[in-house]
Amino acid sequence: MPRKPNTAERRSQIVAALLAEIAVQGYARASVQAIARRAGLAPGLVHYHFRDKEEILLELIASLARVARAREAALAAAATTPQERLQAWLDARLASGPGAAPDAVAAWVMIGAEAVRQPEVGRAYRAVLNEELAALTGCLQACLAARAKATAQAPRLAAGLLAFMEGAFQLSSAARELVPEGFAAGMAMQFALRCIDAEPPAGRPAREDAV
Amino acid sequence: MPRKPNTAERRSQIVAALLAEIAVQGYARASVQAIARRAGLAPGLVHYHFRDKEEILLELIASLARVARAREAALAAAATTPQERLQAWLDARLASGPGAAPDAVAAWVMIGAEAVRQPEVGRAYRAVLNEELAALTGCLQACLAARAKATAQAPRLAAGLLAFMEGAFQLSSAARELVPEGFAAGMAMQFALRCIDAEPPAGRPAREDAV
Amino acid sequence: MPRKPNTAERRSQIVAALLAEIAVQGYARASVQAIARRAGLAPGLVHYHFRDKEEILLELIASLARVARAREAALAAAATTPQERLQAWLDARLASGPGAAPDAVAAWVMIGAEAVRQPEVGRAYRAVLNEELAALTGCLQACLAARAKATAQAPRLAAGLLAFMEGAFQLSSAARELVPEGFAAGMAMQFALRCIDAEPPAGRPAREDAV
Amino acid sequence: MPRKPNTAERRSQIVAALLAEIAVQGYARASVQAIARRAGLAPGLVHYHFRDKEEILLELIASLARVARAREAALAAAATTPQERLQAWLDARLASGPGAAPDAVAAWVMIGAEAVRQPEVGRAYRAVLNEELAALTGCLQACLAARAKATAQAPRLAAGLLAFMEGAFQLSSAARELVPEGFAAGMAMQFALRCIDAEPPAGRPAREDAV
DNA sequence: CATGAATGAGCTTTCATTCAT
DNA sequence: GATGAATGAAAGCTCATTCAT
Repeated sequence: MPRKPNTAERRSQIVAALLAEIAVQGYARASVQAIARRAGLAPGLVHYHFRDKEEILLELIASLARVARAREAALAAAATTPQERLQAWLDARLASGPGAAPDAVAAWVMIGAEAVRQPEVGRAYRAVLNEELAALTGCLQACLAARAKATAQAPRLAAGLLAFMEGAFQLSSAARELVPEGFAAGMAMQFALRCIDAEPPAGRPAREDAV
Repeated sequence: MPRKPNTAERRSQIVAALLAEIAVQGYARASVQAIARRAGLAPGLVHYHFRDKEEILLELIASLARVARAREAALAAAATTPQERLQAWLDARLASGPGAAPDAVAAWVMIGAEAVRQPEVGRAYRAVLNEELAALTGCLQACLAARAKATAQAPRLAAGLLAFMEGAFQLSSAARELVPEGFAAGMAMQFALRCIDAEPPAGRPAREDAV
Repeated sequence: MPRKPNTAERRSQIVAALLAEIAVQGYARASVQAIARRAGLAPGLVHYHFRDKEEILLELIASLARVARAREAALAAAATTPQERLQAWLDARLASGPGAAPDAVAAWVMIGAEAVRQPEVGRAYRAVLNEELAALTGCLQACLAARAKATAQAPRLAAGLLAFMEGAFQLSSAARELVPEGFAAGMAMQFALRCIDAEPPAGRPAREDAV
Repeated sequence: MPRKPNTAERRSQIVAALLAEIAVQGYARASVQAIARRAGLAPGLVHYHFRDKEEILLELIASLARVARAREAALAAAATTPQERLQAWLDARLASGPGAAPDAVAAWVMIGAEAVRQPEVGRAYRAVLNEELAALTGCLQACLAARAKATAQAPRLAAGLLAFMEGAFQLSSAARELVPEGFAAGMAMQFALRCIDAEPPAGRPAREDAV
């Protein structure tokens, strides 16, 4: 008389609990007991559904990436121009307002720190960032192309925006009062447009740009 | 015939050991024992010179801020124009090459994560960032003024560059291979110059800028 | 098929072990390790069942109070007159012979010392003494009333007997050979009866008694 | 060039500091460092003047006994009758008002607890109590003799009063609000007088007293 | 005599993980 | 699937005592 499996549900409960714990405690101090308590489960159950604590973290990383992509997809639905698509991409990650998830942002900051230490976590973290980078590069290339500009600098600019994004997460988690409320999305767009506009037309080398 | 105090020396030994440990382990896992071992001291001695682990961290934060300012002072010595001064400020934090301290960068990332959790650490972290912000704003205002541009956007731009800086630290610690080697200082300068050049002349409102 | 909870049993095991340790070591030196060892448990288990050491102590205080009341109930079962009830009350606490628990007495002395230091312990300690005082006052009032004497002095006399009781515990723990073997119960009764007999009949003021 | 020895002064400084610490912390938690700090001395100096912590405690015990005897001597100076001398003895230990030293009382309670544990402390503690008992017995015998009563019960009564005294110390340290303010000296005298008055004249056996 | 750094054992507490039920 | 007790290895911190100066 097999009961119907609920592993998927349990796993996401646990991942959500880790998200909440990690956002305020950091990973090292997010104890399995606390995760279980927050998820409303018995402690032992956590290790039934996950091999160890790291595995929960890895799933959380994947989950956060999925959420960001989903928010972007929603925002991008109405976009028609490359610039609108870029805007959607940035807003999905950086805009305040509905859909913003401060806990997720704080958790991501903690994950970034943990990525330095745990090789497996580092791999997962970089895999996510790599996809972000690729997508962002694509957006930027489209914008540049739409303006008949050279696209060679797109990867570099994407890396710059990614760094800005990570730093904005950091500041919004740990130093919210130091930066203007909700400035991140606008600032990112500003950086992007300024650099795009300054790019020379396609076909010509971009020598003087090597700042 | 009292033994002569050596607390200052011991304290900096211990702070240096915490820096090294935190860079690879994070704060929570940088055990006092490991710190002592790395500093070549008996475990108990750490708590003779510091009330608790947090106090070491607070001193480390202050110490890192001092180091950054010192590096900047050295670089800024030869600067004559506002733009060179800005360059010195950014290079002191972001340039690779001599004076770059990957351990310090990684430690700072860990501190940023810890700042979310420990209120006292958060305060110290924000105090440092606040000073950075003020100094950077000053550099930007000088650059804008030198070009006869409105300076109103300087604080916002400074916040943007600070976020980029923090994010660049993060990426260089946890995802070095995703970003071009040593691109951070150049990218920051590019963001800054593009935005500065795009500012309208002083005296005219900057309406269309509210990106 | 959950394992059935045994917390109640474990907790009383641990409390009993603390009683034994505290009686010879005092609270500060009754280490959790030693408690666990004496209870035959793994060290970590103590903190699974109790938040911290203080919580064990608080439960021990409650437990000792329960034991005293139980012994008294047994002795008072056969009592018919108020004086016999008083005797039962005093014997339950002070008599040597069967039911006497030197360890509990020594533990209570240590608890009294600890009550000076730990506010929460002080509260629990005073709560128990307060109940003792109320019960004893009741016994004394009944005795006085049975002899048609004024009962106004009952609270004061009860406080005096309570002090004697605490002191007798102290001496029997730390200076047994200085006091006659098993004299405490008799001495307390003697104090009580002498004072009761000396009280003036009810209805008349007891002025000359204000010693 | 020998400096003039100040050992005696230093020792009493240290003893006084232990008194203050022990009164609020208990002996086990009165750290040598804290004692030194309170005495305004360097930590190492404590072990120059005392072999170890226990030795300080032993001297404190002796010191407290001396203080009690000194206060008694002052009060007894004006006493002419045995009863006045008894009063002086009890007041010296139990009266509130000038000369009362709550810290000393609390310290004595802590010492009583420690006496259970440390054999050497126990010996010193009992030695003091033994002298107290002898002196008190003497007072009581004198009172009884002055009234032409049998003195055989004096030791027993003295033990009872001593127990009351120790218990009054305990209550005044840990449960001050449970007992009437400043009732101890009066209560002790009341116990004493009631029992003295109830004693039969000398020369006749005291059978009915075997309560 | 005096200083204060140094030592290392021992303390309470936390926690990932295991496992009997 | 689920429970919650159990384990034992750390962790941070305290402290009596020693000792070079």
